Amino acid sequence: MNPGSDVTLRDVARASGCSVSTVSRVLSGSRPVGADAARRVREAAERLGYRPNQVARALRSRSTATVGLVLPQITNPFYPALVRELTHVLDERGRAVLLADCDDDPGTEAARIEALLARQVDALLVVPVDEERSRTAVAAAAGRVPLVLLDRSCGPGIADLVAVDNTAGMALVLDHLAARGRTRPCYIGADGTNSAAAERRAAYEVGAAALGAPPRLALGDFSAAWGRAAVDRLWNRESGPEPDALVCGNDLIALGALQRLRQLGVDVPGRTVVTGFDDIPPADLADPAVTTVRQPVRDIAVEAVRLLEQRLDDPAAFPCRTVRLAPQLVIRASTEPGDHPAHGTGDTAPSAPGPTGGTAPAPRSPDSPSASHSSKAAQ
Amino acid sequence: MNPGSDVTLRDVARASGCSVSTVSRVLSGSRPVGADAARRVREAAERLGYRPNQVARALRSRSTATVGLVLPQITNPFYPALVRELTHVLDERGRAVLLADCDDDPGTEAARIEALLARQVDALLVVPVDEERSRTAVAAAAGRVPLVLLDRSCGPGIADLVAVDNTAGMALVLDHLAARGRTRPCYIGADGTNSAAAERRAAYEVGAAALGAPPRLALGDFSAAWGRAAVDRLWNRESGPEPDALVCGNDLIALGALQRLRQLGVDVPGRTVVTGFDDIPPADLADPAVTTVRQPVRDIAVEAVRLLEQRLDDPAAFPCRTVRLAPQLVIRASTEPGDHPAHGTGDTAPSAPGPTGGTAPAPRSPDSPSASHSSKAAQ
DNA sequence: TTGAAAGCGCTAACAT
DNA sequence: ATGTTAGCGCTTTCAA
Repeated sequence: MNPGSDVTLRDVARASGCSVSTVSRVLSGSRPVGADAARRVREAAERLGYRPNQVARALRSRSTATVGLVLPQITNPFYPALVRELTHVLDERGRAVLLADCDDDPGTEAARIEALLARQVDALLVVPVDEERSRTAVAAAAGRVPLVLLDRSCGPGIADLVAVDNTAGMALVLDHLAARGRTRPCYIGADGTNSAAAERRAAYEVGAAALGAPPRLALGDFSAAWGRAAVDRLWNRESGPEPDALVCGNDLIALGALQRLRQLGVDVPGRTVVTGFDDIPPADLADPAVTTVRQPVRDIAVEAVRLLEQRLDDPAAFPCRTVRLAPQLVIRASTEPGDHPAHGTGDTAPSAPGPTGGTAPAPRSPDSPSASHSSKAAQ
Repeated sequence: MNPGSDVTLRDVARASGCSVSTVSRVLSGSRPVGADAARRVREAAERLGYRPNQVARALRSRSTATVGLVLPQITNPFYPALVRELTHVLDERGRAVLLADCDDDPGTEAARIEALLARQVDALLVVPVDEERSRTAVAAAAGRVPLVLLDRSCGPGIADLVAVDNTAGMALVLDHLAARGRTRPCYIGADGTNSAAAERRAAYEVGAAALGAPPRLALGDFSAAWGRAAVDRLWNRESGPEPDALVCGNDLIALGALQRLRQLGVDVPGRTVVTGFDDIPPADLADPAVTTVRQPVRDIAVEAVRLLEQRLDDPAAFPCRTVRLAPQLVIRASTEPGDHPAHGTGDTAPSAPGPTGGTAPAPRSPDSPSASHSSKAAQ
């Protein structure tokens, strides 16, 4: 009924008249093997429906070909695309992914990391919950296996990091607004304690100041609910002049803000424009569709795996590296009237073609001794 | 620097003055052990920072405490919530999750399943890509390990299945429309070859007929793009009378349809109402927010894991079982004018309180010898 | 209750 | 180029 269920190397060896080592060598290609022996082995393996037991292989070779992927909250709509790319890239290299969700809790995160290490993952990919409160667990884990941080940092010198260049992304947004003559922007973001929140907020402050805009921030969390609440606050109270641009820290906030603005009857993009960050799937389903900063998700995945495998080859070869990838501004109807007439998917202007770097001298911490690469793939 | 990296059972044995077997028994609790020996062992283990090597354990005990989760496309916004619940439920029981994404391709799916089996997963959770083209691989896998299908079937008698009761869900929608006096509904769905698509479509047909509505279907795929296209087709051509209700096969379609209706200036819910299915996160970010059928995601996860563990305990105990969980209608502004005034998250009416079963005698195939349970958790 | 010993299925030395 | 032999770290007989 199910051939191959418990066929072992020894069975193949017997059936092919070779020794187990020869069979092992043929099947794992670790050493040169005689042509006809190889053929006989392959035949026998095929015939018996042999499939190597990866657990046994792992125990002996001290490598599970498995990496742990630790996410703060998989329900954050930015992560599914990242997971997709990572699993594909890793799968191509024969590696499997053990997934862990942390419910946005550093304690849970520490526990999950522990569990993954006990399962002997070869390496870890971590999007840390919090810049500070994740540090201990992440640092400890990084001492045991190669570990690459994704999307968010965890303090300098802890581990390799691959993330979008938040500073450059914010600069793209501000340039876009400036070109459209917006002079009273307000930032709706998160005061969250993860690094992406901090970077975007800081980049906005610096960039807006450079443009001569009044420094105005509304800080809550990265949710649509906060987007709605922030609009209520900005429009219903005596909180200064009405903004003519809402620069949102991520797309969820932008979506929530847009929803409330429409309910209040505020014309977008006429009276105020709205921008997001990340380019999550629903961003172009809103009405108007949201102008946003697209993260180079595929590149992030490729880059992260590259760093990981370098560490696997030689764990001590480099000091901690930070790779910043250039984002792309996706202009949609929330900042550009009349545009994007029908086929809602319409992204308009690709931008930021070249290396990143941004307009503003933003807070890129002196993360590591090594360079802070940029541009599409930092080779 | 990193205690516990290579502390083994033998080290603990030496340090505690016991034999490895005693240590093993203490730590895995497999057999009664003397009180003070136990204490000494625990102390030593603690002190050395010992953590059991799960790979070695797995090799010996023939159980990896790992399940494979195979998804058609993790970027489908319905799955992240499911993944979240599953990982949490499994984690509570000490099991880890190996995740695989199939890119909606049955060939890839077969390969991923093979890879997971080679890694000796104890069991598989699969959302099959296609009702027919996934069958061979799924059936083969089900012959090797316990396998539970989620969300979509794969033909009768192949494996256990846990899914929402699509028929009941569609009945909730149709009742809701009928109560609002809508008489010219149109179904915008998918002619896709997965079972959820087929069930929803069939349930609509049967239910709409029962209400005396003209049978009208527009079939494409489960995407927002198709929602837009379908609306174009229904409004721009001479394709019969203008519908006063769009019953969409999932939320993405509904979101796309809504977007286009707004662009065409069609008032929702005044001139036509729109409903979705699944209740994915962006459904309540649209404007108007989408009335939809919420899947009991948590229950699906709990139920699936329950079935899995039963099979693990005794693989041949039962024939294939199908568990159908009752959905809930979430009424929002796309069918209910004036409602849901400000705080967009506002879900309105919980419904479908009791057992499921629906209005229409829909195509619930004679799946298995065993019963087709229903209601919230089929105990 | 505890210990000694035999493997789980494979790979990696070490021989030849 | 191939075979023989030890284990990887753990659980589990089997004795005591």
